[in-house]
Amino acid sequence: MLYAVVMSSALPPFPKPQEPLEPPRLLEVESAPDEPCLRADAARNRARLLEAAARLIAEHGVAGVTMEAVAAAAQVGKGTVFRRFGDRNGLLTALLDHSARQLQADFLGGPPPLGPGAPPLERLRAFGVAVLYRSAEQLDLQLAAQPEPARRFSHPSVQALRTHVAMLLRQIVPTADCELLSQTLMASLDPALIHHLTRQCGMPMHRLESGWHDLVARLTGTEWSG
Amino acid sequence: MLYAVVMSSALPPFPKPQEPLEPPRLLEVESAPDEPCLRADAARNRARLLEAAARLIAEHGVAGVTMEAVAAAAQVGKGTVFRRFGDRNGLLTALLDHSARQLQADFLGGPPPLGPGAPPLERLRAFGVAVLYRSAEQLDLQLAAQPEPARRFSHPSVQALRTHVAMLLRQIVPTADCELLSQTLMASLDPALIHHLTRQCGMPMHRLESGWHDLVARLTGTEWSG
DNA sequence: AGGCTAAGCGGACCGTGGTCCAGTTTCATT
DNA sequence: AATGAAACTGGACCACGGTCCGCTTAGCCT
Repeated sequence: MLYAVVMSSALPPFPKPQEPLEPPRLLEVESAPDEPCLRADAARNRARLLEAAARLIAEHGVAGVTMEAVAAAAQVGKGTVFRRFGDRNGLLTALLDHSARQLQADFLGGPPPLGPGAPPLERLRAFGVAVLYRSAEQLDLQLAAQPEPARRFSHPSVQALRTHVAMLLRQIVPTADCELLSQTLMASLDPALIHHLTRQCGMPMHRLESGWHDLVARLTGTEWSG
Repeated sequence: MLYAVVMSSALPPFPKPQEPLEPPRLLEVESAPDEPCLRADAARNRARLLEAAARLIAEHGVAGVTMEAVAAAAQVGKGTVFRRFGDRNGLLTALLDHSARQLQADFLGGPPPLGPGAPPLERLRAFGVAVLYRSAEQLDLQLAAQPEPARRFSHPSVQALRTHVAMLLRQIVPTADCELLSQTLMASLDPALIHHLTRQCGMPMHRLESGWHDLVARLTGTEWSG
């Protein structure tokens, strides 16, 4: 299996490393047919790079994903990798993009309790569990893809999740500072934290799950006995 | 002003980069007279390095703190910097060490409401505010000193803070999973998050402060009107 | 004082992320 | 089909973090 040829951000020319990267664009999740306008050769190379990266991960773990190694494995110049993905983080993120889109689609338009239709509290609870397990599955990659501190929270995909949480929160506790509260909730689902708790502190996943339910209950002032 | 000549971890020989770094040692905060046994020349160089690093920060910002630059500025070999501080992170952390110890001393043995004497809830509230403002003061350095994701939570100084929070929580909500809850609370004080909220989202500090009080109130099931 | 040894030193060396730009390819236009 | 410009390519190049190892030196022991 190889990672789909989709990505969340098209990189402008090159000269300038462009900061804003692109707005969240919550609404067109499953629509965009890959990179809209990408020259044929560019698209081909992109696919080869992603495939090569995936192969390298499978063989040598995330640490084996060196920009040079990927370029070599895809029989492409190093510059091309950087042009396409911006930096190492961009490449790793692209690898995660498929599942990120999946998750987004699930809670935006999927079946309840994750998707619309269930009461907000239910959705919020389900959301945390979903994120928790998704992260747990791809921990290494998630960890390695973590950008430098300053950008951790501004990444579009992270923003999208947080915005969704804020939206749910507003329906549950309209009087609270939901922006802030949503940040806290998201912070408690940080892959690095999950890694620490499960791998370094030895907590089982079900404890994190209970923790999430408890946390949500406390923050929203609802009841929960677990 | 230059950063005091203290540091939280003595580095073993060199050959092995030693993982465990050192236990939290919560109790001897103000006691240790700097590095206990350090050869005269080593101690001198250490001081010169810290001073040089501080100077570089003042002049060129954190980004200017290159290991080579520091070595050169201190008129010392590059290898010496690494031997003394392990890596760039260690150096940056050493720069922060003074204020970290200060904070620790304050909540372990200082006057209420931070120190013992005040009711736990009071202390917890004060604790968050203290951490908040301390981080805000040294944001750049705190950000730059943030280690790779996997170690973020295992750093002794972070552990110490979290343990303290857990202790307070146990007194306030004995039936809760205080370990987990304390992680959440600490996560909401993450320097990277503070940076994001204040510098990128433009939130004023007082809003974060209110947010903390509100968060504590909700988590502990106590009242608060702000 | 002299000598012994572990601790400390320093700078050459390496790998990796990231940049640059001259040359090449694609493709819309005619 | 020819053409021109925008987009893409590739590999030489750079800076920085980090390692290694032969040499020096502090500080103890006699």
